[in-house]
This record gives sequence, structure tokens and C-alpha cells, in this order.
Amino acid sequence: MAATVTAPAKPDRLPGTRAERTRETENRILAAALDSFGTAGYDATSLDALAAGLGLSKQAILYHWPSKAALLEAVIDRACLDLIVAFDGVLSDAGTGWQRVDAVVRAVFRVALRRPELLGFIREVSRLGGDASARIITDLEPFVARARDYLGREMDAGRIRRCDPGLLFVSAYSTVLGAATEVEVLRAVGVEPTLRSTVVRRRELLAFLHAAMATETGVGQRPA
Amino acid sequence: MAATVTAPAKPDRLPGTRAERTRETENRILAAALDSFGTAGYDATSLDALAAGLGLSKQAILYHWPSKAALLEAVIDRACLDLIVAFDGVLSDAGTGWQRVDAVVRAVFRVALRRPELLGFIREVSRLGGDASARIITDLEPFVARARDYLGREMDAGRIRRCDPGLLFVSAYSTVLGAATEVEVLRAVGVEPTLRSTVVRRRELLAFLHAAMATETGVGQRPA
DNA sequence: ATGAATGTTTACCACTTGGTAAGTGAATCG
DNA sequence: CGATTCACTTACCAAGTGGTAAACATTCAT
Repeated sequence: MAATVTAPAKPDRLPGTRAERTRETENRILAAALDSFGTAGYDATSLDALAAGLGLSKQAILYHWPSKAALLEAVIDRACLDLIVAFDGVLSDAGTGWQRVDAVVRAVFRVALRRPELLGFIREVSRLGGDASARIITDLEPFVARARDYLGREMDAGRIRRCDPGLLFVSAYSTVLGAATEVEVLRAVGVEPTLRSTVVRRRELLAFLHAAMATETGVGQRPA
Repeated sequence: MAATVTAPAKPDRLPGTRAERTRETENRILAAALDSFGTAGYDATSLDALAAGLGLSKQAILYHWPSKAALLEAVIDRACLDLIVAFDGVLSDAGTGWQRVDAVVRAVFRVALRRPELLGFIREVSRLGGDASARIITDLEPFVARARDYLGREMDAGRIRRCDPGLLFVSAYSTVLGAATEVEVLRAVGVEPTLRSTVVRRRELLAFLHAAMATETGVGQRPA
């Protein structure tokens, strides 16, 4: 069957072919689920509420994915894709040394400001454990590997103090994600999360990371 | 999503007066709830499962606290008390400079190893937001204030580089709590959380904090 | 047109949830 | 001792939960 790939340009009442509209619906569901899972939590999100928020019925969701768990997996894949897209440009830039760390931190804070549900979702999934955690780890493995390799190369070049790249990545990850997301903790210490304070915190975090990671020129080496 | 609550079987007859036995029962409920809330999560913990794990009926719990939310508040107070007790000795010790940071980090890892549900619960509550977060903030305010004051004094003494104490506390908090709890992330980078790797991570974290916080001159003892 | 595939809805179900009402047996106290 | 309080249980409920079955509407191929 010679499938006419190019549509005959017959604009129906709604734009796009049926397949396109289906994908559009699935995208809307995925976006709403990501938002609710990342803010309210997986358990606290019911398929009924999710569907109602989209003007659909619960069974419309269960038509596209056979169960809530399957939807979660799809959302995980989507979230990881979004993350990789958000950071791909930063990681691909030819910048070396500290500029690149700086760019990554700025990217994280940009994501934390513009799409807080995304980072919340990552944390939520790692909290859920089990298959969900395994899947997110698999999805992000290439991403993590690149970061680890980058840190290793920077150590070889003498721009970052030498230590275990994996552990350094964990420390940096925890610090950056924590500083970007621990809003409640910020309130506890009397820092209202405003745009201005965010900028200050980002600068402080960069100084924090710089002091922790960068090598000293001339002065004695920091403990490793 | 239901959580299976494992708890010690209910003893047939408890010694002591009725008031003592009542308090004992409440303590058992609080401990089981803290454990389940901190690992499975608040939403994933049903009163039925909680009670069944204790050999009680759900209404026994609702007799001591009028609602699940009220139980959560009680668990929050208990968790904060446990935290303060766990760290009070460390914070009260007369040690200054790096020794004290070192002691705190060791205390956090000790808690993370021996009572992981406690740190998980703190994170869970801050995730829940609303009244629960407000309560935990109130409970821990004196604790946080002491830490902040300590950091400020160390800055005055020139042993810690000068910056905003609150922001430094957040950075240190995020780093320490993250390093102590993000087991899934560690798996992602290929580090199975064994006792040995935990020791390695703690040492690495201490070096991380040391490099980030300490000044060049006023450093006391370096991390071992 | 016509019949099939597709996307969605209404109706329904078994089960779980937090919570209420009423009852029960033992400890406590006058 | 008897009355009462206490700690707890059984019985129950209304409101949800994820999920199934089937009907329905629209779109597509023939």
C-alpha cells in the first residue's frame, strides 16, 4: 500500500490529521500529569482530577495508557526528554572550565524558575522508588555519563580538583537541585523565594561550587 | 498505592499504670507513623495499614488523634524532637571551627544510617507543604537559629569565609541532606550504598564542605 | 454510501479511604 | 462493691480510587 505520506492538504474542521490530534491530546495529558505529579505528587493525583482538568473523562486517559502506572512511565520518559533538551545546549557548548559549570547552574535555576514541576517530579519519582526510579535512571544515564566524563576531563586538565567524578557529580547534583528546590527550607531560614533572592542564591551557590570544585592557583591544594 | 507497615507485634499485657500504657501505645503509633510517612509517604500510608501493623484497629488511632492530619502534626512534633535530641549534643559541644562542622556531618550520617525514615520524613513534610511545612518550620526554628548563629560567630572569628549565614546554611543543608539521602542518585552513578561507600561519601562531603566554607587561615582541623 | 477503525463518553464495579456511631470489657475510683 | 471512665472494637458509611464494559460519535478507507 503506497501510503501517501504527504497529506492531501484537506483542512478539516480541526487542524491536523487524526494522528496529529491524537498526539496533541496525549501531549496535553502528559503535560498535565507531569505538572500534577511533580507538585501534588503521584499518589495525590487521581485520574479523575487529571482528566477533569483537561476537560476529558478518566477513560480517555486510560484509552491512551492502560493504567496509571503506565502513564507514570510515559511521564517519566517525557520529563527526562524535557530535561535533556533543556540541558543539551548547555552541555554541548564548547565552553570549558568554569564557564561550563556556571552555564549548567544557570540552566538549572532557569528550569527551577520556569518549570518547577519538572525538578519536583524528578524528586518525586526518586521518592517513589521501584520501577519508576529504575526507569528514570535508565533514561538519564547517558546524561549523567556525559556530566561525569566532563568532570573527569576537567580534572585531567587541572581545572577542577581531582576526586571521584561520580561522587563529585552527586555532591554538585544534590547541592544544585537542593538550592533550586528547597523553597520551604529557605522560608525556614527567613529567605523568601523572590526573583531577587534567587539571583543572590544562584551567585552564592556558584561561589560555593567554585570554592569546592576549582583548583587553587598558587595556594596549597585543598584536601581531597 | 498502599504501604505495608511492619511493626513489632502488640504485647499481650503491658506493665505500668493505665496512663503509662496509653502513652506507650501512642508512642508506638507515632513511631510506626513516622516510619511509614518517611518511607512510603503520607498519602501512601493508610490508617488501616498503620493500625494493622500495630495489631490495632484504625479507630484506635482515631481515638488518640481526631484525624489523620492531626496524627501528622503529632508525628511532625515527634520527628523534630528526635532531630533536636540527635543533634543537641553535637551542637552543645564546646568544639569550635571545623571540628564542629565535622561533628554535625557525622551526626547527620549517623542519623541517615540508623534512622533513614527520619530524614525522609522531613523531606516528605516539606514536600506536602501547607500547614505541615509551617509546623515543621516552627518546630525547628530554634534549631536553625542556633546553626545560623554558630555560622555567624565562626565568620566573625575568621574561621569560615564571610557570606550570608542563612544562605550558607541552606547550601550546607541541601548538600548534607542530599548526600545522606539521595541513594537513588548514587545508584544512577554506579555507587551501591554500602557501609564502605557511605564512609567514602562522608569523607568526600566533608572535603566538599571544607573547601566551600573554610577560610585559608583560620582552619582548625582538617577532615580525616 | 458503508463499514471499519478510532477516540471518547456514560455506566458501572470492586475496593479502599478517612471518619462516625455505638457498643464492650477491663481498669479505676467513690 | 457498683459506677464510671478509659482504651479500644465492631459495624457502618459516603466519598473516592483505579479499572472494565459497552455504547456512541467522528473520521477514514473502500
